[in-house]
Amino acid sequence: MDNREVARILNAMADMLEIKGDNPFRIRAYRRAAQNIEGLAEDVESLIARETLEEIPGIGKDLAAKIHEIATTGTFQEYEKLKAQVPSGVVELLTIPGVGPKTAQLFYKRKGIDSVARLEAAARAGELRGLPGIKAKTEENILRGIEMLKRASGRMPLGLALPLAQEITTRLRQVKGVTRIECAGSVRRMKETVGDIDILAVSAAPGKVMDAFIALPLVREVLAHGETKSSVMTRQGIQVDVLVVDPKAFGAAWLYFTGSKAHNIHLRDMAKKKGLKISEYGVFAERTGKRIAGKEEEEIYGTLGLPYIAPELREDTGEIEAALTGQLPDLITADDIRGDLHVHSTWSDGAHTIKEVVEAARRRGYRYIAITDHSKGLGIVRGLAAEDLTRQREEIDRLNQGLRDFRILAGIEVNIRADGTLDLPDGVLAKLDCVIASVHSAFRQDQQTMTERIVRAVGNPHVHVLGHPTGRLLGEREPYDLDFDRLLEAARANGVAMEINASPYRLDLNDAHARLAKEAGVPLVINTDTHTLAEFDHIHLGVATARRAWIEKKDVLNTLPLKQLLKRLAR
DNA sequence: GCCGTTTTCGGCCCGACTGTTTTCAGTCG
Repeated sequence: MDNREVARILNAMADMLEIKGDNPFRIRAYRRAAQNIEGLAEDVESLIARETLEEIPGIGKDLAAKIHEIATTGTFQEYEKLKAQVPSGVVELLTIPGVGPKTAQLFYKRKGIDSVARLEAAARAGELRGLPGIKAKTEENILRGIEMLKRASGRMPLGLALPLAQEITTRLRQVKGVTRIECAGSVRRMKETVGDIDILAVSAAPGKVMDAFIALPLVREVLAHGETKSSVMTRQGIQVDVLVVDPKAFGAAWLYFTGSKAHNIHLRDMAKKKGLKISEYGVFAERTGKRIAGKEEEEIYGTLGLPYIAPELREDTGEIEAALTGQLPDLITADDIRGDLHVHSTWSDGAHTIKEVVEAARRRGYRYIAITDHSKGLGIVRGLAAEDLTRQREEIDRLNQGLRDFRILAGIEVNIRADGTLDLPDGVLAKLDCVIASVHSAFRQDQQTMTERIVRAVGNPHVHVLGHPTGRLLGEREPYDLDFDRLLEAARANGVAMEINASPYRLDLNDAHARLAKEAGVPLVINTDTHTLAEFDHIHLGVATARRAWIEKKDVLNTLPLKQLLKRLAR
């Protein structure tokens, strides 16, 4: 059973409990459990096998039993019982922005509305007004919410949201009176997908910022327009909130709007136990109401006896505990990257010559790159055969002779065939500086076949790196069905590194898998898989993923100086 | 339903915005 399916059922349970008006803390417990299960890199099945479910924060005896039941039967009794009472269409009403459990329950109880379609019809016909608290305006809002729902495209990949957020901050920074503007939310935490964009500003004239914001050309619809807080829907289909805050409280607001929610709740809980209260306005002494901190995030962590915690870590997955004991990782930064080990050129499907990509890499301050074009077996691109590699090697040698303080490594991205053998003979691979092995075909093999296939490839003595190890494409293709633990074991045993592929459509390994790889002692490389020069910039997305995985400079091979890297690759 | 260097029972984060109110409930983040 897929972790996401377990999480879906727990969330659905929470939805139904909400509609029924059940204990809010019980509902929160289900949601927290769902979230933590979803963020797990490991399958719940294996946790059940090891009887370690209850080690997940927020999962106690009861929930562990229910999760066990879900994993074995696909559902659990209490959930089925509740499903008979609350029609799924009523639960679906909750997906409409502005419609919560109370409203959904009201419509169902009083009007028998049990689907979005029926609600839409009722709102159009003006049949909702007259219900307690409902008038024409609410009907309008419901219709608007349904429209938004129809257009909603779900979460946006970070690679798209980040430039959008940067564009908005850049434009608002020019508004008169703005002295500071920063991105918050999951964009700042560099989560791989983003539900909305949160931006925080300091300004002497908040009204001007609000007006400028809602007038931006990328705004499709204004959802809220207050004195200091406004929300819009953009043409790209993502919601953006902008907030103007008091400079004295900027740190508190930034912390609050950066989240994650779970991180904030944990901090507030800690504060409460110290007789403090944290809100987006600062840290206050509970008894006197006096403000103790608020200007900078560091101060706020300080009041709790904590060092600063990087946004990428703020998921309540152990970072607060680590901070308390001085065990926070010294996270890798983009400046630590000395070269890119996964680069395509015109020799296969890249858009630029080796000379051109080398120049671009040097402009970035890199000291080396590996040219890793595709091997020939890959039907969809012009892959290289052994004799092509010989000629390519000659070109690389020639270019290297003219370079100082920079080295082009001769490499290949060799296909892992369906049976786990590689596309090129060992004798050819042996001559190369950097061999990346990747799966590009037969994605749907069953778990055992796929695992054995990749383990076999990793066992080839000439392979240095496993490229985009799980094969997922964000929002497009599921990861391969893979026993990741076994793969990590094989990688460690053979000294093969795992790639964090920084392509915005891949981010593979993802944060959770990369963290497991680190914990298993498997080295990592962060590569862009560049096909066009602009893609070199994606390295920051890969570094962000690594940071979310608690990865340090020493965990990543392409932070090494050239000599040490070559030594490491030569093994 | 979880959880415990203030508790194994009684707590559980905090505030803005909206639309409906005439003091507030619901929703959202």
